[in-house]
Amino acid sequence: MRERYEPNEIESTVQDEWDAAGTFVAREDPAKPKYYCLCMFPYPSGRLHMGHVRNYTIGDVLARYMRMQGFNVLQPMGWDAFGLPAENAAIENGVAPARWTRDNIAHMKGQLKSLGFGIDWSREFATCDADYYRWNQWLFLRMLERGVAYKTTGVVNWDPVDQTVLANEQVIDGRGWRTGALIEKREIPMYYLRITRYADELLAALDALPDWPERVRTMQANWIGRSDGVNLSFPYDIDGVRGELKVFTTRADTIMGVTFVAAAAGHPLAELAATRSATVRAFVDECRRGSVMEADLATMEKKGVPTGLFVRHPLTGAEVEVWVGNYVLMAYGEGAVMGVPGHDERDFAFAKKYGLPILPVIDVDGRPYSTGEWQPWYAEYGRCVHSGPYDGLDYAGATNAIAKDLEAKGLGRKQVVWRLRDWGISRQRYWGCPIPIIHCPACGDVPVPDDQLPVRLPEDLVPDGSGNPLAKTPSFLDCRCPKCGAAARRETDTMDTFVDSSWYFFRFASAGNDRAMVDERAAYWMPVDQYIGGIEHAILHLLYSRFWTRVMRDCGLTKLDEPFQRLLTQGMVLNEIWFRKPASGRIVYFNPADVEAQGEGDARRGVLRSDGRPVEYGGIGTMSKSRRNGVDPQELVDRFGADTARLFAMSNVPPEHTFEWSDEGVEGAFRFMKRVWKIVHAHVEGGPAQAVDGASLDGPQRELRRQVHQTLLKVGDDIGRRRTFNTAIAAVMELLNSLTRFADDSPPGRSVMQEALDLVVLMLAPVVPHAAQAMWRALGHPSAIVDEGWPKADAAALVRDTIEIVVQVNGRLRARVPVPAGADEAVAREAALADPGVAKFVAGQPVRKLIYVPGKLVNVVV
RNA sequence: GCGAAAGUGGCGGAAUUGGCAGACGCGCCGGAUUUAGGUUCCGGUGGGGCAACCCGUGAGAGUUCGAGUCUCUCCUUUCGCACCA
Repeated sequence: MRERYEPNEIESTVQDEWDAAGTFVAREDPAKPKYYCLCMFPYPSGRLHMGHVRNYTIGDVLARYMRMQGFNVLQPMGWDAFGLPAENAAIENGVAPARWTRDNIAHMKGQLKSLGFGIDWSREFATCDADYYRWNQWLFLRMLERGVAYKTTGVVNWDPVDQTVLANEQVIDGRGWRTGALIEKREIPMYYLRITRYADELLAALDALPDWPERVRTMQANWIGRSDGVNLSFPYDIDGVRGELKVFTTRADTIMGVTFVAAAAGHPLAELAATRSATVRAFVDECRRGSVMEADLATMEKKGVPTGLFVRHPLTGAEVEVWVGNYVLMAYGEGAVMGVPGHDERDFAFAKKYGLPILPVIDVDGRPYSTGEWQPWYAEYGRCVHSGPYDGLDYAGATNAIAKDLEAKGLGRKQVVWRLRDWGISRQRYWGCPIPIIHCPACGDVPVPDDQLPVRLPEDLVPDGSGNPLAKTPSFLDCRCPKCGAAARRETDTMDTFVDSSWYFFRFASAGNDRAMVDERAAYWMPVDQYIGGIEHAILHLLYSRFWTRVMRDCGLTKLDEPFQRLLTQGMVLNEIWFRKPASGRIVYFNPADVEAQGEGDARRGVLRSDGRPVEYGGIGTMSKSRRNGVDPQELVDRFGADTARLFAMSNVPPEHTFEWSDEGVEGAFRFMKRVWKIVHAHVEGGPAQAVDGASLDGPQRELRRQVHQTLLKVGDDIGRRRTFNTAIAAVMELLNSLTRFADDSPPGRSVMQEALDLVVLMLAPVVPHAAQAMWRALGHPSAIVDEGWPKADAAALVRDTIEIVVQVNGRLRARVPVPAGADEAVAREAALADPGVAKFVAGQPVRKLIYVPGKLVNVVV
C-alpha cells in the first residue's frame, strides 16, 4: 500500500477490475431477491452537471448497499435523447441533431464511467434509437384503438415572424426569443392522450404509495385536483339565437350572488359579440396575444369588456350580462365562469374595477359582511342569506337543494370535474419520435400498420429555426395510403419527449427484444424498487409514467399498476447568480468562479475578475446553462478523484434538500479521504493483528469497540432506512476521530483497531468504492469488497452497564446523572433528586409531578 | 396568481417518535511540526456575563410538565404550473 493517497491511479485500476470481471452485469435469477435501482436518465446535453453527479451517486450508494445486503441488483443507464436543445445546437452550429446527440452521449458515458458508477451498460439505449421509439409508436396505435389517444385542437405559441411554433421556454416576456416578435396564440390540430380517463385511479392509488415522499403525493393529488361541484346553464335567446352558457362551480351555494358571467375570448358568445362591437373585437384580438403559459395567464392584470349580451339566471330568471374576461380559459371546463363578487376574491376585484354590483349571500360564522372591502373570510363557507328559498342552509344543504332545483329545470346537475387535463403530445418539431399517422386525401388520418413500424426519423436533417424540416423533406413526407394505396402525406409532428421517458424503465428490463415492447424479464425486474431523481419532476414525468404503466397494464403488457415502489426526490443543486444588465440589450450572466465576492445576503457584492468592474448579485438559484452558474464535475474528478467527488456530493446535506455549492466543502471531503488512507496505512505497517477477543479487553478498548458497532448500526439505518447519507458519513467521521485518538499498540488494542478499520472500510465502500477496494486489500482481504456482505453489529459489544440520563426541573436542563442501564422510575427519581444541581432548584418545594422517559430523561415539576 | 417545500452559529447542516439545541464538516482564533508547499497534528469556537446563571432555532401568537419539532397568522427563499428536460 502506498503511503500517499493517489486517487486517479487507484480509481482506474479498480474500474478496470470491475470491467474485466463484468461485476455490474445483472442477470435474472429467480432464486435471489431482486433490487431494481434506477436514477432518472440524463438528457445528453454535452457534459455531466453537478445534479447528475448527485443523482447517480445516491443511486450508486443504494445499489451497492443493497448488493451488500444480498440482493440481485440492477442499475441500468440510458439517454433521454430527443429534445429541443439538439435542435438549438443545430441552428447555432449547423450540425445535425443526431450527430450532436450521439457525440454528447459518448462523452457523458465516459464521464459516468470515470465516476465509478456500478452500471450494467449492456442494457444501455437512447430514446432516439429506432429500436426504442418504434414501441412508442406501437403503443400509441394501441391507444388510438382503445380511444385513449385522440385528435382535437390545442393552443400553441406562434411566432409570426419565423412562422413557427415555440415552446414556452422560447417565449420571453411575450416575445419570440430569436425574433423578438410578439407571440400569438394559435389553435392547431393535435393528438391527445386521455389521461383524464385514469384521473380517479391515479388519485386513489397515491394512498398505495407509502414509500413516496408525502410532498410528492400531495402535489400530485392537487395537480389531478378532484372538484365536486355543480354544472349549470344560463339560457339565452339573443335575437332568436337560442342557447345555454354553461359554467362549472364548486360554490353553487353562492349562486344567488351572481352579478355577471365571464366568458373566454374563444367562447361562441364572445365571438358573437365581437361581430357586433368593435370594442369587443379589439379585446378578443388582444386576448390572442401573449404566451399560453399558465403562470403568465394567472399573474397578468385581470381585464374584461361587457358584451351587451345577456343570459338568464337559471333559478331567478334575472338578466345577467356576459363579459369577456382575459382570465377565463377556453381550455378549462366550459370556457366560462359565473361571477360572484361577494364571495370570490378574483370576482370581487373584477367587480370593483368595472363597477359591477356586489351581493353578499353567505353569512360566514355570524361575522358581519359588507360590500365595501374584501375580507379573506368572504370566501369561506357559511349559511345562505338573501337567497330566497335557500336562506339558512349551509354549504351542503344549499348545494343539494340548488342542484335539485337546477336538475328539475334541466339547467344543471352535480358533477365531478378534474383539474387534470388530457396530455397533448403533438410537437411541431423535428428531433422527436414521429407520430405514426398517414394523411390520405380520401381516407383521412390513417394509422401506420404495425408491420410498417418503425416510422424512422431521418437523421441527417439540420433545422434552421423556421418550422419543422420534416415538412420540407419529400423522402419523409411522401408515402402511400395503407388503406387505398393513393399518394398520401406522412404526419410531420413528433411526440412530446415525456412519452420517451414514460416507460424506459420497462425497456431496460427487456433490453434488445426486437419482437416485443416488453418480455418476461420485465416481470422479473419491475417494479423499480427505488427510483431517484430531481424534485422538479415531482408532477409531470412521474404522473405520465404512472399513467403509461396503466395503459400498458390494460393492454396486457404488465400486471403492475405502479412503476415505482419507492421514490427519492433529490433537491436541486444551487449556486450563486451574477449578472450585468446593460441599459439596452439582453442580461449577461457570469460564472461565480469568475467573480470576486464578499458580504452576505443583501450586502453581497462582487466584481468580475477579468475587468475589475462590479457585477450584480442575483441570489442563489439552480445551476443552469442559461444563467452560466454551473460547476463542471470533471474538474473535481480530475483534481480530487471520483471518490472525493462522490463523498462530497453525499455529505453535508440530506438528499432531499437543495444543495448549495461550496468550493471549500470539497477540500474537507478530500482531507477525510487522506486521513482514512493514512490511518489504514499506519495500522498495516504494524503487521497482522489477531481476531478480537471481546472478553479480554480493557475499558478504553471496550468503549472504542462499542462505538464502532454503534456506528455500524447507525450507518446501516441511515443508508438503508432513512436515506440520510450525510449523517451516515458524519458518524463515520466521528468514529475516525476516535480511532485517531486511540493510540494502543498492545495486541488486543491492535485487534480492536483492525476490526474497526475493516468495518470503516466496509461502511464506506458504497460511497467511495475505489479507495475502499484498495484499503480492503491492504487490510489483508483478498476478496473484491463489492462482493462482501454488509457486516452485522456484535450485540455483545453494544452492551452498556451505566447510562446517563438528563434531569430537568420545570423543563429546564439542570443535571445529567448516571444510572444503571434499565433503571426503573424509582431509581431514576432517587438519582435525580439526589443530585446537588437539581436539589438547588427544587429547594424544598413539593414535587408536583415527575415525568420519566426511560433511559433518557427525568423532568421534575415543582 | 395557484400548488408544494424550506428557514437553526460566520457558512452547509445535526437533533430519527414532542424530551440534552448546534453532531459532522467548512471557516475563524491559538499552539506544535514544517519553515518556498494544494501541508499535517493538537486545542478552542452560538450570544451576554466571562463565575452561578441568563438569552437563543425567520417574526408573532397558541397547545404542553417540556416545542427547532405540533396548531394558527405573517415574512423570505426555492421548486412546479401542462411545449426545457
